[in-house]
Amino acid sequence: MSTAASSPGRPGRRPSTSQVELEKVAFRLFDRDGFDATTVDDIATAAGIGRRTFFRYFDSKNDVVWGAFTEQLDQMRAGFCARPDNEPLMESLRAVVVEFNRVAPGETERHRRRLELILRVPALQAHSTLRYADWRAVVAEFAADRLGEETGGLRPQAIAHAALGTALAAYEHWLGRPGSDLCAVLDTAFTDLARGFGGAGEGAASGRGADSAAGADFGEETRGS
Amino acid sequence: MSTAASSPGRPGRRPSTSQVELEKVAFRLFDRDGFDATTVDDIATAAGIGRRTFFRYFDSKNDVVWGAFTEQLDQMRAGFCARPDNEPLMESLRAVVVEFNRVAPGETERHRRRLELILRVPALQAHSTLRYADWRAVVAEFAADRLGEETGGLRPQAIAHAALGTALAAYEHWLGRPGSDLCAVLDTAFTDLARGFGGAGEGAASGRGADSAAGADFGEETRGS
DNA sequence: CTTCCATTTGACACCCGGTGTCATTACCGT
DNA sequence: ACGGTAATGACACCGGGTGTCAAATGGAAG
Repeated sequence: MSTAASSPGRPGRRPSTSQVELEKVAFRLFDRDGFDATTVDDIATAAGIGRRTFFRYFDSKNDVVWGAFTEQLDQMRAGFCARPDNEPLMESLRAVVVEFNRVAPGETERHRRRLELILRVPALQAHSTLRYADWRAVVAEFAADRLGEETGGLRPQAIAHAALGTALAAYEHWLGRPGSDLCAVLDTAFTDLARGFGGAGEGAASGRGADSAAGADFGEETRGS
Repeated sequence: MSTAASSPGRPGRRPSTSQVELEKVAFRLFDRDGFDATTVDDIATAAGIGRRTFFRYFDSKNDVVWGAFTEQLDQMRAGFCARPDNEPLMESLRAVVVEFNRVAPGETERHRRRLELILRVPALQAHSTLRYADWRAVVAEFAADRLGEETGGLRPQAIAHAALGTALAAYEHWLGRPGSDLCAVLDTAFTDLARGFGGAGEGAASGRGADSAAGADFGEETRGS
């Protein structure tokens, strides 16, 4: 996995392209024709490579969308390690997930289109589950460590699953509201999660960052259905 | 959708089989050869119908596994309606989800095999996301109603996503422990969720049904990885 | 019984994603 | 120039899914 650029002094023919290059080509086509209408042949042809070669750069057409996801997970793992041990679990979780999703200002449009594909194209929605498993594993590992339980135990796994769900809801919310701040939405959602969604103490404002974050973009729904 | 058995006095040729019959045939093959190794042709042949006809009974090979899921969702919706209005949201949620998963004693093995397929076969894991969306919609609708917010709002959606995640974690936990009680596991997990996973008041036992439920099957992990 | 209509069926042809195989091509160091 | 190494792409194949259309089936009307 992961093609080293081209170590100097490496024997053999050099790759005729790269994952990133291929990704660019593909995204251009996805933008133009949509994900489903773009065939692997289209991408390969546009990139000037053979169909078979495409599948040496990506395991599947779906995987094109995910870019350097695996590497980013390492970052997230590192983020967890960096949190102080005495910080409440759910607060560390919130902080890391929010930070994990902070992208450079110029990159947010790119991030948006990526998320849009993943969350809106059924084929990618489905496939994403497989990728999310890795994300969850990172969270579960952290939670298990903090709780002193097994990674595979119910609580760590439930936390990981619930965290993922919460993040997905935030993503969707953000996508539906151009101009909104993803980090703020995530912060709100994870604060809610840590509170059990009002389960214990619905009341007014015992909130910490939640209120300010909420203020950032809590307009009413614009959609129907 | 949903083939009426055979309304008396309905013109036209009668179906040569039914979804349930097809499902039985398919499950037998899945058990014997595994999901991936079983082709649609295999199922069709075993059922004595044409390949094309199979796809008139199911939208996809994946859908075979889901049985009467849509109908069950109606039950769940009804379950939500039956809860008293003054009950805390997350408590209603827990109660309904637990009840939703209570199956007749004789059916639990069948339920188990179904869940095993959905949660363990990658192709089905992926596909399941699409089905879960309906489940989430039911939960979100209920949550929105209780909160007086839009169904598409962040909180209802986050709750729905988190609830789904929690349920999945419970399913997996249950699957990994033959003999354990699914409802008890679900109860525990949802109680935890409503508490924000210890986010507010980690302490000992402020729990209600949680402790008894937990006692039912909280052995330590047996798996590695 | 025949005719008409509604409906299901299945054969056939396609498309597309994904994989195994293998000769070919390109590049390295010698 | 040579040999090893790695990427490439043509080819064939599998399997899921779809559009099309003629044929089969059965109820109801004549």
